[in-house]
Amino acid sequence: MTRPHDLRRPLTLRDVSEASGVSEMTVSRVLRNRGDVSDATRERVLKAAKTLGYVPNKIAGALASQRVNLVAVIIPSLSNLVFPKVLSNISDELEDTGLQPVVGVTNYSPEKEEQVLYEMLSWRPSGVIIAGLEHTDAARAMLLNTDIPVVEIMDVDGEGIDSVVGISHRRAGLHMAEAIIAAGYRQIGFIGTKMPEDHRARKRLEGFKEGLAKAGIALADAEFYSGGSALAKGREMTEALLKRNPNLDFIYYSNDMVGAGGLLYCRDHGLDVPNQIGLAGFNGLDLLDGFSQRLATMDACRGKIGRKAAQIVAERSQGGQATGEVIEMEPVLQLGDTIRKP
Amino acid sequence: MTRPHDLRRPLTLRDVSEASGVSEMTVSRVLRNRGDVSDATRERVLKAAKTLGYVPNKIAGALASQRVNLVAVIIPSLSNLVFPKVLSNISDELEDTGLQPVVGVTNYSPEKEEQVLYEMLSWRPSGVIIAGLEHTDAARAMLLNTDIPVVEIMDVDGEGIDSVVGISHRRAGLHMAEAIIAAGYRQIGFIGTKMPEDHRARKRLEGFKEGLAKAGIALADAEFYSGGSALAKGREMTEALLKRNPNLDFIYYSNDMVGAGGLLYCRDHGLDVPNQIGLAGFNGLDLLDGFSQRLATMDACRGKIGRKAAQIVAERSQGGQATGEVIEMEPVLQLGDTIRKP
DNA sequence: GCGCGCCATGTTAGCGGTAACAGGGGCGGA
DNA sequence: TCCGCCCCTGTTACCGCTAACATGGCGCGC
Repeated sequence: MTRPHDLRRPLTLRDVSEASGVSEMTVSRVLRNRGDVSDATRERVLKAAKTLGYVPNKIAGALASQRVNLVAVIIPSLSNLVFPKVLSNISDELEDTGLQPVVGVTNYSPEKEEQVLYEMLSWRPSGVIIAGLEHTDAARAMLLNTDIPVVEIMDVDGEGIDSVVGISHRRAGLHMAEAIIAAGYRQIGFIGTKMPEDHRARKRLEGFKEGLAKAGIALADAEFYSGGSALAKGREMTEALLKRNPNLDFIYYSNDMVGAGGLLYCRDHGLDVPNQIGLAGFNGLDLLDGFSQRLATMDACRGKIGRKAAQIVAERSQGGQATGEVIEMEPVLQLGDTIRKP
Repeated sequence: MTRPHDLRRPLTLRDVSEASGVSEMTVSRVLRNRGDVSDATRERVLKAAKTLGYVPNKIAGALASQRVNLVAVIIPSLSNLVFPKVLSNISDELEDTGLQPVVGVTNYSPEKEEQVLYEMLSWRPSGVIIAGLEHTDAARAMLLNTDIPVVEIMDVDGEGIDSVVGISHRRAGLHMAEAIIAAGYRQIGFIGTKMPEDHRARKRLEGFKEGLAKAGIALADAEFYSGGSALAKGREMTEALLKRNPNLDFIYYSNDMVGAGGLLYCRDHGLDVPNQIGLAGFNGLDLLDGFSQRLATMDACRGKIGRKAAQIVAERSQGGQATGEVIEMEPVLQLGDTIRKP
């Protein structure tokens, strides 16, 4: 293909309109499939646009029409595996709505979140999907101050700004504790990340402790790590915990990846899982499906959460008026092979 | 915080200018830190903006200034682990340049890629970073037709449009073949994905076969899978391959994740890795660091590629004129514990 | 005391589209 | 034959911000 337009000036509607002999308005109508245009004109315009290699300028279009087909999606991390899953579901759900997700990553930093949010709002998106309920005051203010739909996802333990779609991590931890106790384990340890800003992991641990307390049990020991490969950390921390506390009969991990590391450690050291020691993680990562033993876990409903959040934004941006819904999903406990059956 | 502005009309520069008693231009200058403004005025404006909860409209700003601080990053997938890594490096590198990455995902579909590219170009970004060298004709045309920097990443085996940063997957496969043969393996199988659009995996396999051929060896057997959890697929396919062809002494996997599945299978079935059978993958995923045996692999330089691509875009958008560079990284073979040492 | 220059601020004219309304021509019904 | 309506196309006035230039006031040197 040649490059027909080589003047310094970038292509505009006017170029297409001159090339096809109609007004800019008509070209605009053709390119957006809006309003009545005769077939002959339409074809002529399309041909001219294609020949020139014209790409519409959405910046100008958005300014004029006060409409932006973008949805801001703000998440803590992409290397976590849980967020890409949410994201792809959002993306799929938005596919036919004319809306498009734009991702911002905060690295679990509230300040970064505020900054990313500011940046995104300045593009006037049609909606915001943001992970978690904890934000800086300024971020909350921005979200309250805007009149586009806001959906906070993943977590329902707390007060939302507008709509909320997620699970109760507190209760997820609590239920896991109950299941573990029901299976007869009593010396229970915990391994998780040190990140103070991972509120969902924190809530799970709190709920977990609460569940133990209800049965009159306290957490026997805990290890917190930060950085590094989760799998390797799971292995290391498990070793450290078991060396320090050889009579542990269960370890609860803050996510499946560390849990898998722990599982590998136990197998390598001939520990009988789940009889000698039980293990459980969190998330239901299908990534781990190939392991010899399936780790006990709890599905975080990541896919469903993404879809629902996208639906809410899509409906609202089409004029739907429902506002401030809170939708709680029910995570399902999967015992797998690492909790002994009663 | 209250919500002081509750008229139906959204906030504009004018609101801030009226609230602070200066012209819109001065407000604009303050908010962008550009031009001389007295400290007193600056403070007054900032206070007014903050009180109102004003968020600038980048759409209007971009239109007026013909400047957009966005870099389009177009990749095939987020669930692959390799792209999030590239992405976070791009993000880090762009951090202090005022540029911001915007991600588009193509799901390995050329048509989707074309569509995503069109959408992104219509926002007039300052640069494009796009995975791979294979695009539809229309996509190539769009990229040729634009005068913003374009960097194609991951792969250097082919002709680039503008700049190219990557590795030669063909040579990566070839070198792996050489290393495997040098270690004395002779009955060599392959397991990979069925995706015809994953050109890089294809090129690795081609190079691999070429390497084998140089030593007078042909691929003994191969399996191709699609969909599902890579780990589980690795396990299944390995079983299938070994059942069909029990005298295989090596399996080369198209990526680390399937390779890890294969490794798990071998360990579970008491196969002596690397003596009885050797294994190798591709990518250097640190995700797998916690395995008992480290899988032989080849680092794809994902981090470095991301950084370099971002650098090129950043420099070019600052006026740098270098154009059409091709930067080839050298992937490093890591023997790990699954290829026997000579 | 006057003019020069400079700092701080204001004015004007778009950026490239689109909403809303304005025509013009052909065709059917009266 | 003439009117009215509908289909198609054009005109006008912004959308919210910024580049570029204009301006006003004040300090300073001679």
